[in-house]
Amino acid sequence: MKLVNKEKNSNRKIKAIETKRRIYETANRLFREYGYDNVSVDSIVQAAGVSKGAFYLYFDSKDSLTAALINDMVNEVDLNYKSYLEAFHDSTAASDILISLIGKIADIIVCTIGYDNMKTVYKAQITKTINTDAIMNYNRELYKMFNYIISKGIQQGEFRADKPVDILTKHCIMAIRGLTYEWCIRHPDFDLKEEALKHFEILLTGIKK
Amino acid sequence: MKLVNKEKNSNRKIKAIETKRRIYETANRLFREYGYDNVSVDSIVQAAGVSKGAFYLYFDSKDSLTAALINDMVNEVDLNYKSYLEAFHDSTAASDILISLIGKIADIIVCTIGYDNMKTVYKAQITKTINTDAIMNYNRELYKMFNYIISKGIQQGEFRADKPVDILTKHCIMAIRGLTYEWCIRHPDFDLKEEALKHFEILLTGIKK
DNA sequence: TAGATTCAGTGACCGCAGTCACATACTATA
DNA sequence: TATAGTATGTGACTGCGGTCACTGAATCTA
Repeated sequence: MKLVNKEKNSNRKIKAIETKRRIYETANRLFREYGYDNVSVDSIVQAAGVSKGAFYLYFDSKDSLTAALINDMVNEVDLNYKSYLEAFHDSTAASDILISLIGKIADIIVCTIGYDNMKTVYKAQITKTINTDAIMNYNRELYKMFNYIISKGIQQGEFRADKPVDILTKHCIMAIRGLTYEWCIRHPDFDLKEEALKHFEILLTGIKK
Repeated sequence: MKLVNKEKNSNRKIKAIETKRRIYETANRLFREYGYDNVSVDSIVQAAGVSKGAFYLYFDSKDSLTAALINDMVNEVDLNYKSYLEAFHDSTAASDILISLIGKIADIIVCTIGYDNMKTVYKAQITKTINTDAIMNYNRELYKMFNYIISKGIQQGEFRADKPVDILTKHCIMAIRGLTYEWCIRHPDFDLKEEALKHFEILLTGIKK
């Protein structure tokens, strides 16, 4: 075991972080400007003034870089979710809060994250080319929020109590993912917000009479 | 405009069809043996004894070949769906038929089509690398069947009548796709049949009391 | 301060899906 | 039967994401 003087070692570290940041920023800029598919790793490293090896020193893959990008986007908006929920009165029906949240989520997916990024994540997730921690973390936040609303709904006697909260929550999250996937494959002929609201209206009241 | 003697031309056609068939069969065999990702187009054409150009003469892409494979699988089992439905008595509740069909679909996806193929289709669908006619056709068949069951449910007063049949049908299909996507990304820690049945039980009765 | 060690950074290289200018052989027309 | 035309088939080539043996300089140890 080697004890390293962290102060002395920091010059290297600082330079490394700077390099990673430069790749990240350059990629972000190029993706926004030309779209994910039209930007190659070679063009990123060229624009960033580093070698291809450096890219793969800091990112597992091109998809993984996108995952990092989205993670940062999501971490910003996650706070919004919380404040969004807090804005409701306690007397508001759980189903109304839920529907409202669905609308909010749809807005964030469509406006903040965007089609290109979402598509990349869904593709990467299915081909298992990325570490899905970022997305899983995002899901965890979503999970907590759904869990909270549904628990409230059950407690207040508004929602059915014969199914465990976590089961209902999981299936809601799955429905969101399904809707988002549908949005990705049907784009631009699919209005995510509209369809999501319609879907959850059905999911809340059921198909049966 | 040239009038071509189709009889005389048939030697060429026969040879061409034979070539296409050989590529198709070889790919099918290799995919089954080694898995989609471990079989390159080069290895397929080498094993089939044709050039790469020939491959792309008959298939738009590697994914497109898989789509053709699945299309053929699905066309076989689609008949099963029909006979499956016909086996029910008219007195059977629509929700029972629906749940039963969900189970059947899950079985076909898991056992007949399989994880590898399903993953490829879902990936290809999101990256738009394939002509989705085959899948759309498959969906159309599914659509008809769901439509039939739901219509019956509404007519018999079992299902809600305040939503148009085609809206309910679309959302059911979307739920299936969502569940299948979830199965693909969570594999092997996700039991498609079990989760699909649970999901539709919720979708039928609703989250609200 | 000299030598040893570590680590950010390099770029030629690989395997892959997909393309295209060209070759071949079969068919249609005179 | 000679010739023009066309459908089938070829394989070298491109661009891509990703790898790895190596370099050079900063840092650590004596």
